[in-house]
Amino acid sequence: MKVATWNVNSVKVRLPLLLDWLDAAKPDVVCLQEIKCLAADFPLMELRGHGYRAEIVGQKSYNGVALLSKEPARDVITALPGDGGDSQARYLEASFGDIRIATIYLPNGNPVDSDKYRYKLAWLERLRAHAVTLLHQERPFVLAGDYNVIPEPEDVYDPVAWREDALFRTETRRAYRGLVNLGLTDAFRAFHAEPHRYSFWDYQAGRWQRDEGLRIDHLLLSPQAADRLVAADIDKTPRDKDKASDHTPVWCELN
DNA sequence: ATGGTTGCCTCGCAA
Repeated sequence: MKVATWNVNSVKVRLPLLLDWLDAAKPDVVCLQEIKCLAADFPLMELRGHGYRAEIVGQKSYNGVALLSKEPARDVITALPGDGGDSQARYLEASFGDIRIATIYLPNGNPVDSDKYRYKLAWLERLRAHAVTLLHQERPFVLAGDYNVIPEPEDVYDPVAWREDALFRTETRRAYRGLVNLGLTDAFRAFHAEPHRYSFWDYQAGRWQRDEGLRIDHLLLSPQAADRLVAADIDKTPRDKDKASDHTPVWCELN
């Protein structure tokens, strides 16, 4: 089963690129983030024409996540547990075959002296607590999405410039390690040790042309999923097209 | 070099 994650930065604007990429890459499940629309406005018919169903958690203008799949989703949950008052569309989880898959859009958190940053850290802690619950089930799962976390200095083009940013500062990376160190596997790093491999390049200042990016889109696997991991990579091809998202897909294959 | 870009039912905000 091929599982991918892609922050599309508006599913409406990105639909032609998304359909082209689905036809070429043929993933079984795709975790989308920043669809930036209500569920009612999601392009279901067009995706159906290319063989994909969708589960959607939408929101007007901002955020929004979806799970695209060839086979129907089962046992869908539409929010990250732990805060009933959180109305932002950032989490969706379902089962496909015997694998549990979540699409995650973690808060950006800038600026760091704001409620946005406190919300980011609280969200990371809720995700860690939920991962503990999932791990107790001892089943394969994949938590995939835009984590808005740069795990290590080698995952950013200029670690000094990003030192105090909400995506990289010590407190953020410590919280992220608290999640990974429960026993999860970063699918990309299981196959690629080389530094400076990125999944996001800012639209501004020619970052893509200079290959000055960030690796912030991750697939974190439970031990039972990691045992079945046979391949993973970043697919840079959609980032080079006209009307590209600022993120590019990351994927893994489980046998 | 405090620049620059994209998407949102906008006239600023989020990324």
